Amino acid sequence: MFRFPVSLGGGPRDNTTQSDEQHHHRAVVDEVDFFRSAEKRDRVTRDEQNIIAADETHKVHVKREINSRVDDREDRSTDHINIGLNLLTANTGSDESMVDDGLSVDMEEKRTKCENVQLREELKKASEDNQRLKEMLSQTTNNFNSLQMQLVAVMRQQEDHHHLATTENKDNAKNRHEVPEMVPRQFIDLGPPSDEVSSEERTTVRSGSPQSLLEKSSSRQNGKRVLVREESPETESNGWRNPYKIPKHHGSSSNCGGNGNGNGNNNVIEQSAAEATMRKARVSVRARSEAPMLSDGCQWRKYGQKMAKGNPCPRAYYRCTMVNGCPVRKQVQRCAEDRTILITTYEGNHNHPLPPAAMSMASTTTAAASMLLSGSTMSSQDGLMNPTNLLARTILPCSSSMATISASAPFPTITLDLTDSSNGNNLTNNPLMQFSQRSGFAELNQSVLPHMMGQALYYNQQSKFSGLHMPSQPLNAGENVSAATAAIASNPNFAAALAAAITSIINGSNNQQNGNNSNSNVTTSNVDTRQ
DNA sequence: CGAGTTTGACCGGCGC
DNA sequence: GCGCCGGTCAAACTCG
Repeated sequence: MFRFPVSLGGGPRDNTTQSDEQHHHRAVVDEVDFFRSAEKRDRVTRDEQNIIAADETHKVHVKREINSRVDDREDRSTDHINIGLNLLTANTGSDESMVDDGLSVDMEEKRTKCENVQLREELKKASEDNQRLKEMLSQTTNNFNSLQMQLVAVMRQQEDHHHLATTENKDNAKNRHEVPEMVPRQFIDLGPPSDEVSSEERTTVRSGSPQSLLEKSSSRQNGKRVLVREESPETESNGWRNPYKIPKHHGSSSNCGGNGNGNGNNNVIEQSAAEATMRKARVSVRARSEAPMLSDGCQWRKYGQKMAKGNPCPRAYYRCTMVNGCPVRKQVQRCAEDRTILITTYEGNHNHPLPPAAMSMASTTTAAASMLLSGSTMSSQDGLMNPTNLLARTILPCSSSMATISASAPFPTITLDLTDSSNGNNLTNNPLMQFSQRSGFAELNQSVLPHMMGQALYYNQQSKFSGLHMPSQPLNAGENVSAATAAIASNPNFAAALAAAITSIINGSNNQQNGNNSNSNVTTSNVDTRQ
């Protein structure tokens, strides 16, 4: 993307070819926006100082370009993208001497060659540094991903252990063996489906969600758990048939009150309720897009369309088809007030590996669902309602006032509004968005949106930079990454957002004790007290 | 011909 | 009990 105006060709040249080459230098320089404005300014300010003969003008033009960069570095230090090449200091002295001292043409040629050699060396060095940095970035990303997966695995093991402890007293050894087979793929499981789950079960259970499998297996184990399964919104035939059951039953009946069914069973029921809530937790994304659907990296199949009340635009229903039985579904609808706004609501978590392009969106929805789950399992409002909780703290440093936790919806829903430019110019200030705008991607929202949301949560994910491109456009690991990195790094908002996010995460445990923080723009309210 | 989409029917929850 | 509504199903249809 950014071509450096220096010929990489080496070796001595005669005067004529060198002259041509330097003409070529000029051509290259003129093509690059990077120096164009500097050149124009330089011409204006230095025309009267140009004492070089007309026939030699082209020979010193490169020097003037370089010289202009010396001045430009001062003028445009904030505008420039630091490409990491320290080419200026090495040439400054020769530039001045060549322009001001009026040295012979031979000396100028030698100095020019010397400059070329130096530039080539430094360019080579910079390329090596760039390569090394990219390797470091890749390694860091891999480490982060592995650590993240380990963390999820540990958390799930603890959860499973707790779940097992509560059911051990009632289940026999066989049942204890079956439960952990089914439980681990309930939520936040991006790994492959367990082989223990027979294909028969996968096909029998219509939606094939792990939750269904858990409940199905549980129904065979314990009569009381049949009750749990039956009160779960996810039936054997269709896990999405009765979305209102859990909030209604668990909120009003003995299931949630801790009476009647015994402690151990209550734990199971509470956990089941939490699991159902987790699955029902929704992440709604508002974004401006002319496209009919956000390209979030997943494969979706439309299974229905309805006219929603109060909205002339139909609501489309999609389910994930990347793996047969994936419970994730989404609804796509245009905003009635502004039809350029596309509202995409995600439900559930994928039970299969995701492509990099889909990781950020899935991670975001998973994180949001996890947050809602953790909040819903707390007796007080501190968990979910406190804006200092995980999602708010992680998303908001760079997207304050974009997230809304809604209580009006039948399910706990967090809405990420990326359409309102008045909210601190979140969109336009976002470095990724800026880069996309610069890059001219027409559907920038589609490509950037998931990564914006995942920016704080999963900043180091490999899919990060791929989000700067359309999913259909594979990442050019070379110049595109460099350009993206440069574009992002050049934006001071990026540093501020990153610092805020890191600080927020690091200080998360401390800040959780605080009632308010700067991110209180999150609109929170009581989420579905029926839970 | 298989995969995806369309669309009317169906189901269950909710409010009156 | 009835109607409304959101969500889903599944046959028909379209498309590559």
